[in-house]
Amino acid sequence: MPTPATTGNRNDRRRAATRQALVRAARQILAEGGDTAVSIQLIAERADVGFGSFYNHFESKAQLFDAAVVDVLEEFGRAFDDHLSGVEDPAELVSGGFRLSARMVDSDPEVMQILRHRARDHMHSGVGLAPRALRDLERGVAEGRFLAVDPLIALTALAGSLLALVELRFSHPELDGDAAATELAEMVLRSYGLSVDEAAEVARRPLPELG
Amino acid sequence: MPTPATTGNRNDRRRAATRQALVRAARQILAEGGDTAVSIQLIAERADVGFGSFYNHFESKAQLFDAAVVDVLEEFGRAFDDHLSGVEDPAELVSGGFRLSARMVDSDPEVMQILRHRARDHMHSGVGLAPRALRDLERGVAEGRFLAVDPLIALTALAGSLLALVELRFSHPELDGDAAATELAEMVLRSYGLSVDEAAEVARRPLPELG
DNA sequence: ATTATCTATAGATCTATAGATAATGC
DNA sequence: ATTATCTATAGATCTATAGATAATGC
Repeated sequence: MPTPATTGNRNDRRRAATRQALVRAARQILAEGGDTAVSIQLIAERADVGFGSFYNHFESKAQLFDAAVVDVLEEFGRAFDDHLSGVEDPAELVSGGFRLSARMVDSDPEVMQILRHRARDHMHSGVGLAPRALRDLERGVAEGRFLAVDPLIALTALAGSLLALVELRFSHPELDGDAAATELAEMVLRSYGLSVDEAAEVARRPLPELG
Repeated sequence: MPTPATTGNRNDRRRAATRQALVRAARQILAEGGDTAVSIQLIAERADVGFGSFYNHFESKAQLFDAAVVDVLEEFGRAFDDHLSGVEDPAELVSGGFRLSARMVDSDPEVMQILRHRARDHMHSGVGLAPRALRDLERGVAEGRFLAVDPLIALTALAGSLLALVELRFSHPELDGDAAATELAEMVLRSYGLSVDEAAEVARRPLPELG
């Protein structure tokens, strides 16, 4: 791949660029408070795209915003892959996920604002991180790293706590985010059966390659 | 109080009834999927109230929906008072809260649907159950029932897990709700420092007076 | 007489489409 | 020639208000 988005012919790329401009505008709007009552005209203006072009790509506002959320979920998942792909210990994956998410509130507020407002819908669905987290939790139980908890209940506690941490970071920006993430990770690991000392140790391991 | 809503003169009561009809319509709409893009005209129709009356009580749709959410939070709080006011043990309060909430998904789906979609905003704010939960968590730490966790972090785990449980109940209605609530409560209690056995015992105590 | 609700409507949106314009493919 | 975008607009909303109607207070 010489330069970004070099697939298909020039028409295909032009089409993709217009679509992406609309999705990017939708992401900005979602991040600025999540009010989707804004008009299609204003969305097109913000994307610097002709009004009618909207209908070349989406049938409704809801469809565009759904696409924007999927776009964000993929980006969030990529961040996990980049920073946590080498981690083997399921317990360390959990604490790494909390700490990475807390940091992304500062480094990528747009993604995390959208997650804050929209991720609930994907908490137990097949898209996003849920299936991977479920797999890691099952592995943790199988390996004896975790108690024999029900993986779906463990996922519920995990996703709920993670989203609540993101909410806390945004509603109380003055708090120490890494400390909060660490302590919350300890709590979740204890809930999975790790001892106080084990949880404290795991949650304080250095995070692998955080640029 | 002879009959409900007997305060002020007849005009005041008429006014209150109109306002309540609007709030009740807003609650229904919120519970049916949370789409607030519905027109004021349709809201007034559903409330069986003249269109112009809306503006006698609210300046905007957002204001009405906010009032509806406050109404729901108060009702949710009342359910806690009714069923858990006699409970002294902070650990038992936690597990009781989970199990009560899971049951309310069946007994009062409107309230819980609205909570599902709107409670995130009130997770760490001064309204709703958050201040009371914070106080109970502080008491649990002070009494040595819980580890010396940061109460705000403990609240984050509690509220996040509770809302995620509600989400799970709605997205997977086939699951055993009481079993899920019990297991999740056990997990949260372990995260607060209770042993596996203690957590299991507390989460299985009979719920006080559940009509 | 006062207060609240209701009906009717003006003006301001907003959506969806049709037709014109511009870019690309071959 | 084909494909995509852009401009202009018709028709359908939707909001907010003004004035009429109904209910209550005293």
